[in-house]
Amino acid sequence: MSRWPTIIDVAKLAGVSKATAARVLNGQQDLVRDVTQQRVLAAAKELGYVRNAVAGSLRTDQTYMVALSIPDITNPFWPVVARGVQDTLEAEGYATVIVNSDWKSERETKFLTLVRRNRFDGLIINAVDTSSQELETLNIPVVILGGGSNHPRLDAVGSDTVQGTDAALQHLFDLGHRRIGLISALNRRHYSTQADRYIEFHQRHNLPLDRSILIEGDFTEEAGYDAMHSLMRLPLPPTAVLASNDNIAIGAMKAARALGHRIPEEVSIVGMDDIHAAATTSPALTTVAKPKYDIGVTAARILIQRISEPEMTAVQKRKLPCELIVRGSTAAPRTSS
Amino acid sequence: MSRWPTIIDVAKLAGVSKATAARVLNGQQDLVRDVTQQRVLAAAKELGYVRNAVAGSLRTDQTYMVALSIPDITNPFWPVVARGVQDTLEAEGYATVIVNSDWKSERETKFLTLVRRNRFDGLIINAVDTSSQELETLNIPVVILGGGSNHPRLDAVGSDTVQGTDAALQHLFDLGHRRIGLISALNRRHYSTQADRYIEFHQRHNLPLDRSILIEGDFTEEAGYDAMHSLMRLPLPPTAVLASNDNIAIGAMKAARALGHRIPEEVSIVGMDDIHAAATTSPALTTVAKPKYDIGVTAARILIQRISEPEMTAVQKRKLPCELIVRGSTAAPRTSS
DNA sequence: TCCCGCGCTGAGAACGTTCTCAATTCGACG
DNA sequence: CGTCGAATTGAGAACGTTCTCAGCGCGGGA
Repeated sequence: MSRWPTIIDVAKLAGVSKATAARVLNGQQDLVRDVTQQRVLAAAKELGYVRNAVAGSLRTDQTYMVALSIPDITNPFWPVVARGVQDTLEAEGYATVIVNSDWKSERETKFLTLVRRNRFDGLIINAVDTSSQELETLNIPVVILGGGSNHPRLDAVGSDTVQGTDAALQHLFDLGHRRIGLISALNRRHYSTQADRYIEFHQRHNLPLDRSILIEGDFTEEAGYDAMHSLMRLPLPPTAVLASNDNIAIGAMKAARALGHRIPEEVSIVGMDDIHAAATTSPALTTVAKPKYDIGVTAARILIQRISEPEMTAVQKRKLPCELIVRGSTAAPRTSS
Repeated sequence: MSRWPTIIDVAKLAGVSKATAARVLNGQQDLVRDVTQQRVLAAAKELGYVRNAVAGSLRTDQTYMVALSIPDITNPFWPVVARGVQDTLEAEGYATVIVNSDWKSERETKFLTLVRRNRFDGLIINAVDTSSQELETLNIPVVILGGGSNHPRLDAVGSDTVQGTDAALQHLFDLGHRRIGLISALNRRHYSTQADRYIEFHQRHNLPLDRSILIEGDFTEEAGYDAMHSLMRLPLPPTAVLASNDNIAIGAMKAARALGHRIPEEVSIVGMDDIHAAATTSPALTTVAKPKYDIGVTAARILIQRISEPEMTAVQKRKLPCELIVRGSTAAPRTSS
């Protein structure tokens, strides 16, 4: 358990002061004579010197660590986002600490303490229930994952759910569907974008709005199953259903099948997110793909920019486009009205 | 951007020395008079003092950070393992840094430097191509994820693939299958456990061994698709197929369906891992569930133990039991031979 | 010859914590 | 009222780095 060599050891071996050794081992080589440089480099190599980032951070107040808070890494949506964040940050020399908030604000609060305590350089967060205030008193760059409408003064990166929802509805409309059900989930007690667009879409196309085929649940497969179940047992069931996310859609598919309805012949289903499992159902799920990886990448880029240019002021709100992926779960309705 | 208050500020406000303040703010309260304690606590609260972990780490050489190296967080197997690790470590006050090796040894090596540089307290790693030597020179506790046969002197946590494979084969055998195909993947150029067990199983049950229905690919859905495709076009195709993991199995299901074979009526398929998507296919995939979460938990527990009791010596090799989950992709063969 | 400036190097402070050791206070007891 | 041990507190070093400031040697210009 011999201690790791420090820069002092390197300096000693090279016969220089630690200041000079430090200059060589960091970016200031141009200040050091070439021969000296070689000596230091050789010494460092011989000792197997590795910079102690902890000590460095204490001095520079830069940890090159970034925190990423998401609801749950186990939820198939998030790993891809996380990967985008990690890849981008890693390329710039940052390490990422991921925590799961489980949608619980206590966990989030606890996490913010961790961020402060460990002096992370930045934070990317899908904020469940944290106020802008708390976030801003951290005094480090913060990027919100999602719309970020609750945090007007913070940068935010999300997907364009308006456009995505419209694309899905349009797709169903174009196929001939006129009676489209919606299984939406409430995001943090707010009325969902899907529902808004759904209503707007019906108005725009002069379609009758039947609120009985507009169901609210949560983001789970079970909720989707239950909702679809009640939907299909209506006297006049919808010919197509749009779900707030793929989990709901998958649950809905199961319910439809359980009730003996064939997909897409008897009922079309569209999901949202394009998680891995969406491609493996049969029929494969038509869905609105969110640019998960790009969301992560973009958030990380903005964060890095904020870290390196603290004077940058204009708040950035980015909504990345969604893409409709037509697979096998949608088709024209059996009897086009 | 006013600086965070330090323990010195707290001490000053409370009218004590920083040593006393430190004693109160850490675990040594019993050394401090009660009134003094209150004063310090009040001062800390008033200033909103948060311990600077970086400075603390420099002094104590403990960072309370642990590194977790996995192939790819995007691969549905790993998030669950990661979650087990994180939950366990977090409960003990450790933060986790996850990196993706992408099965590339350069990335792994680079990562080991990160571990050294940042003085992480421990490492949990699904080692792709790193020698025990490299791992051991880190001089910190290391737990291997997987069999760990390459690292005899390091603790390892994996699943009991022998038992799992046997259970799957036995299940198919019990259903009446006598001609069982195997689509296995090579793990790091080693002969797969599945193949070993497969052969052993056939010997044990006196079944003829036909190597033409024993296919090797890699761990992807595409490989599964291709393998299944060739399997089903054999003059005498197998009545059941065991796949090395769920991705392969899902690919195999698609291939079978594409060729017009119904599952499970005409061919049974068993996967391995029990990833999220396995439950969402139709029919839902029968699979050997690996105790992913528990693997993470166990690895983290062992790591914590090693960190807190460095003198503990006996190497721990844990193989957690798998569980066969029978769903809809297996049934008795059409014509039981 | 002297001085100045430049190129290079070294000494040492600072970051905020922990912890050792010594100093001080306190209470009890003789 | 003095003494002693225990309880409580303070001074200051140490962790390994970065970085400011000053010093040194040397060459060229006055």
